[in-house]
Formats: sequence, structure tokens, C-alpha cells
Amino acid sequence: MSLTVTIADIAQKLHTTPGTISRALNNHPGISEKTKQQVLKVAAQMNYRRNSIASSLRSGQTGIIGVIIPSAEINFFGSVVHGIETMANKNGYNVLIYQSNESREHEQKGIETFLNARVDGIMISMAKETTDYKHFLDAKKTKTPIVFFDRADDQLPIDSVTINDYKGAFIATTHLIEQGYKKIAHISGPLHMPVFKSRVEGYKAALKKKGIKQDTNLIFEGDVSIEAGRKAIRHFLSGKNKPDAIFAVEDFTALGAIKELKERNILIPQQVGVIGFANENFGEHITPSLSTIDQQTVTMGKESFNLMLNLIEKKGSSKKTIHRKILEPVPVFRESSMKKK
Amino acid sequence: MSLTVTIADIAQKLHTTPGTISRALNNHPGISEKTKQQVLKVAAQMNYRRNSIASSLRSGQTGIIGVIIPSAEINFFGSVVHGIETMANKNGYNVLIYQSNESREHEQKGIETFLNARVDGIMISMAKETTDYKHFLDAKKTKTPIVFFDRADDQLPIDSVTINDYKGAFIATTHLIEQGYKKIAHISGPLHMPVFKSRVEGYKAALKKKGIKQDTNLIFEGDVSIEAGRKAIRHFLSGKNKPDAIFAVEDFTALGAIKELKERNILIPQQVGVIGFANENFGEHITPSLSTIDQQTVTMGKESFNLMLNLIEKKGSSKKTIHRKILEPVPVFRESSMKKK
DNA sequence: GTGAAAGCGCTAACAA
DNA sequence: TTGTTAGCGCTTTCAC
Repeated sequence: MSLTVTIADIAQKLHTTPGTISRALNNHPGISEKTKQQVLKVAAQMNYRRNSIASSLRSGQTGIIGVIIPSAEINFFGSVVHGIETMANKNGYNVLIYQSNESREHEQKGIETFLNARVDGIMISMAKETTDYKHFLDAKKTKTPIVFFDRADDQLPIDSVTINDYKGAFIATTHLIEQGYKKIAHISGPLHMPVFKSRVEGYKAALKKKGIKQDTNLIFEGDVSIEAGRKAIRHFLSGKNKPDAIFAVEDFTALGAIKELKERNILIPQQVGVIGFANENFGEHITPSLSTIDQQTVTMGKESFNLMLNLIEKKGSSKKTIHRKILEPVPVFRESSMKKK
Repeated sequence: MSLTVTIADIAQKLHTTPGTISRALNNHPGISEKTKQQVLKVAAQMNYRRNSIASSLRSGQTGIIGVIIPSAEINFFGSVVHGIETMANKNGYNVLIYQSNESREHEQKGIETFLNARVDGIMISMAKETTDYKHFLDAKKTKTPIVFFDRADDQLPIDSVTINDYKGAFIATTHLIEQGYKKIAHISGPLHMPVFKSRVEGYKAALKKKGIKQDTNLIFEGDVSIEAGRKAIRHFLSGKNKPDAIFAVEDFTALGAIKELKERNILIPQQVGVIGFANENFGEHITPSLSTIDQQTVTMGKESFNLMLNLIEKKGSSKKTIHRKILEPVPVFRESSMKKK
């Protein structure tokens, strides 16, 4: 006796054919209500479980959207995936997640896995390590719909949803200036990534607009980590021109900066103001609570899935417009940057 | 012209047959090095991509391990998955993640998705909402290997890796007592979950051992959240017997307690000591830093994958021993519970 | 409304 | 070492 029940087994039991069973199970038009109910009942009785592998092979569709994120340990991505899942489930898709662990190699492996599994679409947020885009372009050649979110690159001919990083950085920097800080430093991320590059530019633009001279010694390129924040502070404090405020490229970096400052008994926000980017969960729980820029994670997830759905529906058509949705950054000012009360 | 290249296409080009191509591509014994190299070359040239759906349908194996976690927004689970992935990749498996969002319904959906996709094994950490186990038992009937991690239940005839929650709670409570606290309260989780039940028991046992009378008013059943921690504090402070120390069932609950205490200007650890459980990332960054019990996440991931591998290899054999690996909790004492210096 | 039959792309048992 | 053939479980076109 075989372990798994197939539609053939059900057909046999009901003295009919696999075709009929398939139709009944899939709600096809042109099947009598009576047979349908009967099939459904027997299927349940026999503990039938559709083999979606066989089904996919035949139909060419899997109903699965593959999502590649750098790390499940960063709340930000978990939250975006949440948004994706909400929309996906509403539209009858299942979401599977693959972690790249910020490595270009794993990222490629994830893409291969998903392509080989013939998922209906792939959504990606780039790994930090990724500097060339061959694997993305190869994937695109398969005509599998692809959408980037958050960490994308306009150079790629691929749809994306990001937030306006330039504007977010501009807002953050302007806020620090308006709080009365004079010497604003920036701890950046790897500048080969467009996300982080836009943030430096927003920072510079804000300084310029407010007539503050830019000092290249006040820009430190880190790797987006707690340790990078610490290193940057040590670097700044050893220089001649010491900053009185820090705009960090994201919250973990800001956290590192805060820790290093606290260990040196430098008061935040009285002596040095700090603002981050991303609105990670921990920000509101640390002391002082962290000012930051919120990236509308759930909206980002939903919007990017919408783009995906469009691509899936338009698949095969010759429309080639690239869609780039850009969300507005939302400032979240907390204690760490509030010099004025 | 078809979009996807199949082994038949390669065979045609090389004037040979699909069988040969398959053998070459899969490193089968008994194929000449020459043809193999040739096939590999042409396959690359033609941009061939194995259809793992077809391959799985035929071979009955997918090379995929499905992992169901309550939430990707809790670092703890991300970290365990990390451990799982490390071992899985080493053994040629790919890991896909499904979030249950703490809902029994989603959990079941995840299991169905994975079963229908015919994954080679499923690893689960139970959702908070789950109170009946029918979906687990149904899954087990399919003979698909299943392993639980962290949130498991000994009542289930299914392999698991957990930590010794009883002992962890015992250590935490004893630590508070030894720090000089006299009235130790416990904020528990939903008591239908064995994990949390064991922790209450460990708490009670520690009190008993130290000759401290247990007060049921000092046990508050929460739902494992920041808000639960806050509620518990409000509850305790409104009672007659006010605690001078809190053992929280996990770190988010402890965080809620700390926030509520701080808002009332109650000093931690001087007036009230606090210890959590899980060693979430944020714990070392808050003020005061949070004492907690580490659950050896990465080891947990690795060990649970090892159990999975055993099950996969023994599949079909009649061995029916249930393996339950229990890891040792590791105390991490930080500021929040250190009354004595 | 249902049956018959072909085939999705691959693997594996059996021949040669 | 390679070719031949059957079939994994399902969907779908074409008959009736």
C-alpha cells in the first residue's frame, strides 16, 4: 500500500477518472455540484493531500513568492516581510524566505534555489557584500518577475520600492542643525550601495542649505554595524575638529556611537546629539531613546508586493516600463537629538 | 522558441539522449569524463537551469527543509534559524522559512504549504496561540520528518530540542534571592505552553529550596509581550504584598516591566531587581542592561538540524525512538539584577 | 458533465 | 558507457 493518496486513488474509489477528480478539486466550471461534494468528501476521508510539485510541473505555476532578505535578525526586514505576506496571502500566494546573511554568494544561492523551484516571483533586498549584479541580470533573463525593496539600485532595469533616502538624510541633518548643533558628523555605510550613497548626499545637501561648511574629516565610512558606530566615534574624537552631533546611516550604527559616547561620559543629547535611520525596535527602549527616520516598513512590503502582482499578471506582455515606487521617510524624534526642550 | 532549456534540448544539440544528460549533470557513476565535460559546457552555454520541480517529482526528494517560526521579528528565532542553516547548507539542503505570526491558523497553513511542496523535513517552533495539536499529528501521519525546537511539548511523539526551562528559571530565581531580594514575583507566559509552565515551576522550586513562602499574588500570567510586563507591574503595585524583584518569563516582558518601573521612578536594581529570559539582542543595550538566561540559539539550531538529518536518513526504518535533546541554560547577569556590587 | 489520453521535465531500471 | 522506456501526479484538450 502506498503512503500517499493520489487523485487516481480517489477516482478508483468513486469509479470515475482522474480528470473528474482534478476538476472537482479545483472548482472547475462544468462539474456537477453532486460529484464535487462527493469528491471533496472522499478526498477528506482518504486524507488526500494535493501534490503541489506535480501540480506545478503541469500547470507551470507554484503560487509561491520567494523573498530574499539580508538577515532575519534585523527587525526592519522582518517587518517588511510582514507587509509582503499580508498582501500575498490576500491574493492566494505563499511567501517563503531565504536569508542571504549579507553575502553575495548566499544571495546568488537563494536566487538559484528559487528559480529552480520555479517560484512565481522573487523579491530581493540586496546584501551588503553585493557589488556586481550579474546574478540579478541572469535571473531576469528567465523572465521570472523580480522586485527589489529597500536596498535597490536604479542602474538595474528592475522594479523597486525604496524610501527617499536622500530626503530622509536631509531631514535628519536639518533637524540636528535646528536643534542648535554646529558640527554635524556622518557615519555612512558602504558607499558602493546606492541606499547609503543617497544618505551622504542628503546629509551634504542639508549642510549646504544651512550654510555649514562641510568637513570631510566628519564623514566616516563604516559597514553598518554596532562596531562601526564605535569606531567612528573613536575616529572623530581623535581628530582636531570634534563633532557635537552624529547622523548615523542606520540605527545599529547609531547604537554603537551612543555606547561609545556613554562610556566616555559624554552626555547625549546635551553635549552630542545622535540620530539614526530605520526605526529599529530597540530604539525606543534604550537610554536615551533614539531619534531616527522611519521607513514605513509595512507599506514598503505591501507596495512591493503590488508591483510583483502587476508583473505576474502582465507576464508575457511586451510592456517594459520599469516602476520605481519611492516612499516618504517619516521622522521620529526622540531624546537622543533633543537639545532644546 | 521555448523560454526554458530542458535536458532534451541539450541532448538534441549533442546528438545523444536525455538519460545521458541527466547522468552527466548529476555526477552519476559510469559516465565518461569526456561526455560529462561536454554536457556541462553546453549546458552552461545554453543557460540551462535544472527544473527542480520535475526533478523532485521524479526522485521524491526536494532538498528543502521548511522551518516554521512564530516571528522573524524576534531575534531569538532568527538566530536559531542561523544555526539550522549552517548545518543544512553543509549537508546540501536549503532552508525556507515560514512565519506563523503566533497564529495557529497560519501555523497550519505553513505546514500544509510545506507538505504540499513535499519538503524533506519540517522544523517548528510552536505559535503562542496553538492549544491543540491536530495539525502536528496530521503532518506526522504523512511520515514527513518533523522536529520541534524551543517551543515544544513532551506530550507530542515528536523529536525536539529545547533548553532546560525549569533549570533556567531556577537559576534566575535563585540568583535574585542570593542578591538579597526577598519578595520575588514572576510574570509568566500562557500556561498552556509547556515552555512557560516549566519556568513557573522552576521559579517555585527555587523559592521553596530557599525557604521563601510562595505568594500566588506574586504570579501574573501574561502573554509574552512588552505590554504584559507593564500590566504585571501595575498589578503588583496595586496589591498588598509588593515585590522587590521580578523574574520575567522572557526579555520583552522584562523590558515592559522595566519601562513601567522607570516611569514610576523606582530604581533598578536598587529597589527592584529584574531578570528576563532568552537573551534578546536589545538586553545589553538598554539602561540598566538586562540580566537574562541565554538559550544557546545557534547550538539549538545545529542540534535540531542534526535530529532532522537522523530522521531523514532513517526514514522508512522502523526505529521509533523519540529523541529529546535538552540544552543547558546559560545565565547572563547584567546590571538589572545586581543589587550587590 | 464526464472519460480518454497526452505530456509537463526529469530520473532510473533495464538493455545493449 | 550509452540508449530506451516508463512513469512520478497532476492538468487540460479533445471527444462524446
